[in-house]
Amino acid sequence: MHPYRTHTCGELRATDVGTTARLSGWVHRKRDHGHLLFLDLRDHYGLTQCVVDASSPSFAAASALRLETVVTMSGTVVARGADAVNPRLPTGEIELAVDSLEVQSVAEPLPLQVNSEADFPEDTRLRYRFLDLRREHVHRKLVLRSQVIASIRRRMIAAGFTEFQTPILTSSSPEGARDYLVPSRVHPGKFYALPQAPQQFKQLLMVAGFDRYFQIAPCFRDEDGRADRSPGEFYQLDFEMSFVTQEDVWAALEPVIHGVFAEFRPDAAITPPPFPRITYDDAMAKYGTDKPDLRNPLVITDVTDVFRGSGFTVFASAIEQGAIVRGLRVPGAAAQPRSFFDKLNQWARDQGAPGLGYVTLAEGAARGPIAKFVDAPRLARLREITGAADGDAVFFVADKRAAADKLAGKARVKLGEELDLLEKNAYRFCWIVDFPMYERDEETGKIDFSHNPFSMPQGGLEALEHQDPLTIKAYQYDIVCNGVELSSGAIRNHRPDIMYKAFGIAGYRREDVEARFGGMLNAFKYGAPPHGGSAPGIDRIVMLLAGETNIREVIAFPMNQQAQDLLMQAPGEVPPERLRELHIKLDLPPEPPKTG
RNA sequence: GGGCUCGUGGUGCAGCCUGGUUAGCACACUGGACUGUCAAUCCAGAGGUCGCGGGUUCAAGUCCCGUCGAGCCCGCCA
Repeated sequence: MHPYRTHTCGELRATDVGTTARLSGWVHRKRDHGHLLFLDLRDHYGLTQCVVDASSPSFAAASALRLETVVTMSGTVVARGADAVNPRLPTGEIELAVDSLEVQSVAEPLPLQVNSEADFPEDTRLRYRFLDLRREHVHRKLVLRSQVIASIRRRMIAAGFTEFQTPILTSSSPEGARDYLVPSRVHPGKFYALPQAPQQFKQLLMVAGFDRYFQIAPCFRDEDGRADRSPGEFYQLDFEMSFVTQEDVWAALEPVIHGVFAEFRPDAAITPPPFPRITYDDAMAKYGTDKPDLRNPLVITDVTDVFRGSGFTVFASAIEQGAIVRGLRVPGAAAQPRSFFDKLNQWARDQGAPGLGYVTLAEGAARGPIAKFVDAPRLARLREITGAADGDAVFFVADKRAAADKLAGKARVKLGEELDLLEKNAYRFCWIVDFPMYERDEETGKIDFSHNPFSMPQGGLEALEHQDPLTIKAYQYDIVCNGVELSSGAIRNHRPDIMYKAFGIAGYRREDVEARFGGMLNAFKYGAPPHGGSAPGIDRIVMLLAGETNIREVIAFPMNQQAQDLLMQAPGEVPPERLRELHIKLDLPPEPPKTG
C-alpha cells in the first residue's frame, strides 16, 4: 500500500464500501464522544469523516490530535447508517473506520482558525498566509485564478496568438509610475529596472514579425496600493497584434473576455460582444468618470440651460463665470425623507463641494429648497432634458466642467449604491474610446501625454502639425467592467517621424527621445508593421469573477498597503558586504524620535 | 505626504457615547464526562502591559493630547 494514500479525501463513495483505504490530510475538525471519535480529514480535494472507537489501539493517539495536524489514516471504508448520511459532503455516504494512524507533522495551537469562515484581520492573514490559504473559500479563489489563467491561455492560443517571455531585468521604461530598480554589481552606479509592462518588448516582437503576441506578464510599479491595486506587482494579459485597426483589437479581445466570464460565471448576465463603445467625452459627461459602472442605471445630463439667468444666483452667477450644471435624475427618489437629502448634502461637503442641490417632483411641480427658483418653463426644460417625472428627484452639481463631472460621477455611484439600483449578478462591459492625446498639467500649465506616449494620434502627423494639441484624440482605449478599469490599450505609433513630433509637443527634444527610447525607435527605422494591442489585468479579472472587491483576495502572497510581505519579511535589510559589492552607500532619513 | 475608521487573552468580538464591583462572550488551548456526531454536547481550568506615551480625575479599557500600527480613500498609478 502507498505510504501516504490510496485515495484523496474527496474521493471515496458508497461503491468503495468494504475496501481498505489509506488517507492523508489535515485534521479539520474533531467530534469527541469519549468512547467514539469522529474526525474530519481534509486535503485539497475534500473532506472524509474518519471514525475511531475506544476498542481501537489508535484511539488514544487519535483523541490527542490537535487541529491542523497532518496525519495518515488507514482502515476500512464503511457505509454510514441511513440517518447518519451527510448530504452536504460528496463523501457523506461513507466513513473510514480507522485501524491505524501515523502522525506526519504536529500542529501547534493556531493563530488563525482554518475551519472557520470568520473574518480575520488582514495582517494576521498575511503573516500566516499558508494557514489562510488552507481555508476553503480562500483556497477556492486561488484555484479559480489558476483555472482562469489556463482558460485565457487556451483561448489566446486558439485565436492564433504566440506566447513569449520578456526580460524581468530591463531598463527604465516610459510608463508614468516609479520604477523598481535593481543595482548592477558589474556596472557600478547603474541599475536595471523591473518592467512596468513589457510595452517596448511586445512592440519589438511585432517589428520582429511574430504578428500576434501574448503573455501572462508580471508588471512592477512602485506605487501605493488600493483595494483594487496591489502595490508592487501584478499580472496582465499582455497582447499585441500587427496590421490591425482598433476595431480588430476589440474584436480579438471581446470573445476571450466574454468567453472567460461566461465559462466561470454561467449564472451571471454578461454583456454580449460587441461591447458598447463610449467616447471618453461622452463617458465623462454621462457618467462623470472614464470607468463607468454600467450596472448603474443613472445617467448624468447637462442642465446648465435650466439655471442660466435664473433667480438661483448661486448657480446663475457660477454659470456666468463659465461653470456648468450637471443634473442627475433619480427615479422614485422623491419619496425619500428629508434626512436622506440632508445626508447627501453633507456627503457632498465632505467631498469638498459646496453642497448638492436637488428638487423633487410631485403633482406636476418641483419641491425642495431651490424649487422656488425653477419656474414652469424651467421645470418643463428640466423634465425634457433629464426625463424626470413626478416621483423622481433631480440632483444638481454646479462647477467648472471637470469638477462638476467628477462630483456628479461620485454622486451617481453613491446614489446607485444607497438606493440599491445596481443590476445584480451582472458583468457589464464597455470600451472607452477616443482618449485625448494630450492634457494640460493644472499646476505647471505644461502640455503632457494624457496616456501612453506611444499611442498613434488620430489624424497622424497632419493633426500634430495643424491642430490644437488639446483637441487631438489618440487611438487609445480602455476596457471597463462594472466600474473597474481592466486595461488600457492603443494602436501604437510605429512612425519615427510622427513620434518625434508627438514627443516634441510634450516638450521632449529629439535627443531626449533617442536617449530614452532609442532601442525601439531604432527598430522602427527598419520596417515596422502598424500594430496595436491591450493588456487586461489578470488579478482584476479574477477579482471580478470571484465576486471580491479586494484584489489581495485573489493573490496567493500579496503585500500589504505599505508594500511589505509580512510572511517573508520583505523588504529586508542586507549585509554591508552585499551593499559594498553593489557599490551602494546608504543615506537614510533620520530616525524619528522614539516615544514608545 | 494628507483625511477617515479601527487597535481589548492565541483568534474574532462586546464593554467606551454616559469614567466606578473580579474587563464579558464565542472559537482555539488544557483537564474531566459522554458510542453516531458532522459548527457534537456538558462541566471545569489556564490564558489580558485593554497598541504605546502623556494628561484630566479620588478613580481611565472608557474622556483629552500625542504617537505607532493596520485598513479604506485622496495624492500617485500612461
